[in-house]
Amino acid sequence: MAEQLPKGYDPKNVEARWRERWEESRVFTPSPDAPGEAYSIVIPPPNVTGALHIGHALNITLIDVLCRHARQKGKNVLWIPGMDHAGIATQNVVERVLATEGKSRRDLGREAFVERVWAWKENYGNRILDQIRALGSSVDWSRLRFTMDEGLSVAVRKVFVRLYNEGLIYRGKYIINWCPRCHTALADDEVEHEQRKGKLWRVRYRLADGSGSVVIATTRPETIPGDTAVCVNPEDERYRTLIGKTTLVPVLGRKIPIIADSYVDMEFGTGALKVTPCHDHNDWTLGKRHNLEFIQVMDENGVMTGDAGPYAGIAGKTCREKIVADIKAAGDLLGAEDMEHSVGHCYRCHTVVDPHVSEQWFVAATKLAPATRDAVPELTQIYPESWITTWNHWLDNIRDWCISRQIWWGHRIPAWTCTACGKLTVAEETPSACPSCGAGDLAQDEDVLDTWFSSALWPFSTMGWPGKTADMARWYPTSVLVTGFDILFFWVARMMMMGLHFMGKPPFRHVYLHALVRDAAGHKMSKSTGNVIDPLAMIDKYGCDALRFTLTAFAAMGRDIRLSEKRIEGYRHFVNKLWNAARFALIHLAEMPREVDPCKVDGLHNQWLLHRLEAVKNDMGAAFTEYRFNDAAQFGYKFLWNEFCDWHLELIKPDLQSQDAERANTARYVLWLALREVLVLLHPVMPFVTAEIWQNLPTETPTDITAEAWPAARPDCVREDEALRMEFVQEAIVAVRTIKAELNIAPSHKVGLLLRPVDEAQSALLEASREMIMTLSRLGSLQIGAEIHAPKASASAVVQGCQMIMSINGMIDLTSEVTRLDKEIAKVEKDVMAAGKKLHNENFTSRAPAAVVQRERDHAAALQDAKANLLALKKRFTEALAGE
RNA sequence: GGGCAGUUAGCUCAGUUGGGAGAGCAUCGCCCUUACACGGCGAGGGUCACAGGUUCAAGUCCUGUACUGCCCACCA
Repeated sequence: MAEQLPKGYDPKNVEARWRERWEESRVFTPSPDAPGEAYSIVIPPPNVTGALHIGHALNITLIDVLCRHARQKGKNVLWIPGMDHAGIATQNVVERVLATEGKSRRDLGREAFVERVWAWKENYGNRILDQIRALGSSVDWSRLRFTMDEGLSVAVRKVFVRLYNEGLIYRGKYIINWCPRCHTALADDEVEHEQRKGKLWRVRYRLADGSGSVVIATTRPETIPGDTAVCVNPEDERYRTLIGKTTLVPVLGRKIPIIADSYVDMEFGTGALKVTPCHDHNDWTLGKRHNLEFIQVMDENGVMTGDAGPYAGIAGKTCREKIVADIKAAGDLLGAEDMEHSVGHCYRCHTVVDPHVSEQWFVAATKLAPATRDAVPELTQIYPESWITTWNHWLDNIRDWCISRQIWWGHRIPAWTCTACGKLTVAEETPSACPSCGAGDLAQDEDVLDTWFSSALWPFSTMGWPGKTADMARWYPTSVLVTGFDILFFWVARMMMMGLHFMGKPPFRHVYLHALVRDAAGHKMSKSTGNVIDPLAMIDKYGCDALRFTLTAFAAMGRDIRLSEKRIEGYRHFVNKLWNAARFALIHLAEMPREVDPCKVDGLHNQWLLHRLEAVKNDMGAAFTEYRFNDAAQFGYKFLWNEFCDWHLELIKPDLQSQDAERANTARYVLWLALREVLVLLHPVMPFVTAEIWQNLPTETPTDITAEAWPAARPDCVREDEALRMEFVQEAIVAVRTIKAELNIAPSHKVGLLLRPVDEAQSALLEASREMIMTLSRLGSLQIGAEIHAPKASASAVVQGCQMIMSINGMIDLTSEVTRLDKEIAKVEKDVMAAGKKLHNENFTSRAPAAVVQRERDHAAALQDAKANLLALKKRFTEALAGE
């Protein structure tokens, strides 16, 4: 039974109620045994440390739209929620808390510290889940996962051991990126390169035999003590004679060779390069290639080591100044120029990273890359497709992935070293004794795994792998991965690698990469800039549906979103519009209308609306399945506001008041049906307001809108002819309104109108639409006929050949109608000219397709007609004026 | 250095196979018409970045240029 809705839509109240109801009734907890095609999505797990930002809101909204729509299409939908333990980020947060207590993690010790992080996670980690809830996400909370859950940890260990046994994980001493602040190794893509101002020093290296010198250029003079060669290009004429000679490291006086390698760019600096294998990635490669000595002169804290001779114990930064001064004193500093060069920074704390040699664990990504690359687009399609180039390029140039981190929060590496025999054991469970020598004393590797290692397993670890679960059988691979392009490599590519390797199938059929949300000026949102838009504040202020609709409407493929609060405010109006349309409907739907066949209804407006509804159903459905979210939102917006509200609701007002019971019932039934269906169409984007209205609509079999199927097509309601006729009537109504507005006649002024139709058909149509025309253009009288005598003082227009003459006697200054008509005539004339020009072009008439030419001819004829009509009207009008 | 986007109304952006330039917001005018002033009705506003080319026809396809943004890269 329908009730009156309150006058204003109150999102807070409504949302809270539905959130609770949906969660309690577990409507989003699917059974693997349920019918329907499988549809699954895993959430990109937010960091436990995180507060939900607008990027999450976009991500979650789009996923929710897809899931709700998939349910409407009868699919068996699973959306798995979860969180990521976010190793470094979370450790940093907790360390910061400790610092306020004047403590460091080392004060607590490993075990106590990890316990402390767990406690922190229990306290604060759930905030992010409430935020996911706030967005109206239809996730299955019964399947909530965390990357450090026991089950997922088992998966991590299993994967590690298998990859190790297959030779795809190995340990070795390599040069890696070291963050001296986080005190850990970083993977290559965890380093952000930024252009920074620096100096390029030119330093003279004297030859050992005193026969001369070579000048090198460097940006990092503090690494000079670690030099083990000077390198030039073998093609370089300037240095050819020096190759093979020995030179001396400045200040230290150590002897090093001069070698040649085509890697050296002759154009840059002096064309001679100092080689410091332990402190530069390229020098490392050179050192390996030329069997150079490896001398580590800086430690993991950025302090000079004992091998740095006189500089031992000094911080790198101080050492730089000191060594430059020393070289200068020795007369070997030949210059220093300013230059911009790119410097690597830690993506978590933004400290400058040091290239550093150490023993680390690696995944042989180079071996896993080819299959991963080739899976796209064969097995997995990426949208937008333009990312495929980037995908291929990255995988073609990939290097092995450093997965060990020198922190405490994360999955500890399942490798043990026997203290007795030194043998390494890699195993899923802690070994009780060394398999080699049987000794019982084994030390586990201190390091933990990169956070992205466990995230890489997410699509199957969340479904219970390595167990053989019903969920996995039903829902793996997932249907689509929806995420931001910023983690295409961190996450998407690695999930692909692991999915292909362990499951034999890629983890998702589609990858939809959505935009980055920026501020109104196009800048990245960040807390420090203070330009963030907090989704929760927006929900609080404008309601969740308004936020969701805004994000959906702006989610055009392959383009960033510039968001401002004003846009959200704007779309709140749309939510309110829907609410009020429903209020209006409910006033007239106190009781269920009697069912009628929608494809056989009377009334041009009813036929038109149902015809349009079919089109929108089609268009929106296609847009959803093709990830054209913005289109889907726009289709819904236009239909609801511009067609349903602006026209249909106004057109049926006379019907609803009518004494003709049949007519009133038809209007009410069409209203009921169209509103119901449009609610379903909009529901994926605006779940709350649609659910609330749905519940209030009268029905014989109450349901929850979340269980409602996407409305079936009604081919018999597609009626192009009726739609065209309705559009003519609309044009006529608009013409009257325009005249009134332009002549400054109050809209409420009930003028008289004469219509002179071009033919019988038009005449009949106008006659049948008499009431619609009179009501919507607010007329006092309406005469239709070819022979009607027009009043002297009148304003006029032409619509599809039909002359419209409006009596304006005594209302306005009559000359203003002449200027108005002149303006109309000028407008038509311009079009006539353009059309004529085209048709007089023989190339056009002979070469363009016949249909196009015909259309142009019809168009030109109509324009000519309109022009002639307007001229006639003007002539009659001016003559009448003159006659007075 | 390589790659990818973008450049359309004052602002934010649509524009799917080339065939009469669109929306929202903002602006201006009229209206509190019994769902909604978070509203209704109407109006103004664009050399589609620039230069060439293909075509009967280009915002749309091709080439180049400029500017903006992003990604990747071992120029010390």
